[in-house]
Amino acid sequence: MLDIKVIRENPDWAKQKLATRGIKGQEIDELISIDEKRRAALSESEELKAKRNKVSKQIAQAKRNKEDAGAAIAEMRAVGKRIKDLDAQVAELTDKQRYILLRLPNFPADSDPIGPDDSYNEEVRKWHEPTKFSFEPKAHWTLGEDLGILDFDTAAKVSGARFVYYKGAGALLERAVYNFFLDENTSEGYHEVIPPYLVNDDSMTGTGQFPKFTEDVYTIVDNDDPDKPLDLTLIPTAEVPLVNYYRGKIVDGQKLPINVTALTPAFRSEAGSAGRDTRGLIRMHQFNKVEMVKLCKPEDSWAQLEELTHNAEHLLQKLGLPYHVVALSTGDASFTSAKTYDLEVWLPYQHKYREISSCSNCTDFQARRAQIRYRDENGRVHLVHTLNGSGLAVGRTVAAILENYQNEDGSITVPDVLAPYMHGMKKITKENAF
RNA sequence: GGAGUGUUGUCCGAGUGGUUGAAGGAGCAUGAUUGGAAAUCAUGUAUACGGGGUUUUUCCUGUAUCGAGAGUUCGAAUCUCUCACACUCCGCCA
Repeated sequence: MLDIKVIRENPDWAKQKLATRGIKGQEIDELISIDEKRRAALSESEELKAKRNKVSKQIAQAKRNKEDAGAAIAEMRAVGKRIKDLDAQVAELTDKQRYILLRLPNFPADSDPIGPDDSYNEEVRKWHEPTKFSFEPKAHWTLGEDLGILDFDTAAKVSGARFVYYKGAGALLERAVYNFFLDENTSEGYHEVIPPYLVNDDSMTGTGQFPKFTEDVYTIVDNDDPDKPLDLTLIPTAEVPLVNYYRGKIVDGQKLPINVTALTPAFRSEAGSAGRDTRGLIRMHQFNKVEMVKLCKPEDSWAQLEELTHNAEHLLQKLGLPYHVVALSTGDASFTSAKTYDLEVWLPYQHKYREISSCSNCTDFQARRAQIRYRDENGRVHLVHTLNGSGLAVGRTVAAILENYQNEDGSITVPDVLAPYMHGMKKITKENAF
């Protein structure tokens, strides 16, 4: 959520910033007008309340002295009515203001490429050239199915489209990858957490998924009363329970930055994406992801974003997977983000880079919604800045390993760093199938 | 699922309609004392929003907040209703 004070004091700047994210100026004008009306009503109500408090004390005093307070009581009865009236106005205006504020995206950083969509994204750096093959590389789903380590057909029968069974060496590979990620992240100072996979609406609102993006997630309903959703949603990312852990808290400033990491499944309904990436592991309704979250002081967040991005990059480097880093344009970055670097890994069959991690500085946008604050050395309270990044999407990493490490005979060479996690298995072949 | 109890400031804990933003204690901060420390003493110790002053910081003032929301009242932490959560016991269960 944006700070109404910032918008109030710099309306033109706010409009210009949000215009790069597709927000119209009228919306901001409306917001400012509501804010003015709200403060006017609030001021009047508070003045009357001050009067009422004062007179009420006099009434109490009069009663103690056994004096008559009838006139004052009658007067305050009228004042009370007017206060109730004004408070109703304030409440209505506050709701309206909140309605708009909850749906406005974060201000983009000055360094963001400006543009409406991903064609305006800018490559920041590239690591290694795309993998070269002396043969025609196959798609990871072909490799996986031929090796008997991925089974999409049976998953379709059991669950539906966009689900998968990992089997045998495939399951082992998935497990090896996420254990490797968790070990790397914890050695970089991230604290490991296993959070709930179902969260309530307040949490979804706190990290910015709600109220705008209810379409993208799975919410639980009561079978006996299907019209009434329970206040529980399957997490679309571990970011939600990780950040909301701190919702409503004031943390000691000396403990910042706080780094946490978690492996969780992520559940996404992906409405509107029908037809895209219909095959393979790239776009699933359920996928494993290791997430990294940072809470820090505002002045540190830009340095922390670089660190977070490098943490994620090192994972790809150790796996030997070619990738590049892309700065997202103002129109492509996520709702909560001020600046986002996407890590895109090379997928030989598609012959292009595909997102495998998204590292964002959300500045105080989530912290304001979730009321996450810290106390500085002087005892003063401020909002923290929050950052999140995948480290990394596990399924997509497996896809990238299958495609980049494939051999002409369809076997997969296991990346060296994963060997200890694969019980020494050097190669995945058909003999590993069941 | 059934029955009961409870939810007050950083923590513990008092408080059943009127100088209660909230007793008391602990903790913490600053100062005094000390060679230093402990002990002791003194002072201070919430957040949000509005207004004013300053605009680096400090400050003044009003309002609200005692799980959340609504109601009764001139006035509610205190009375009424709804909801959420926690704990205890019983039942069921991986």
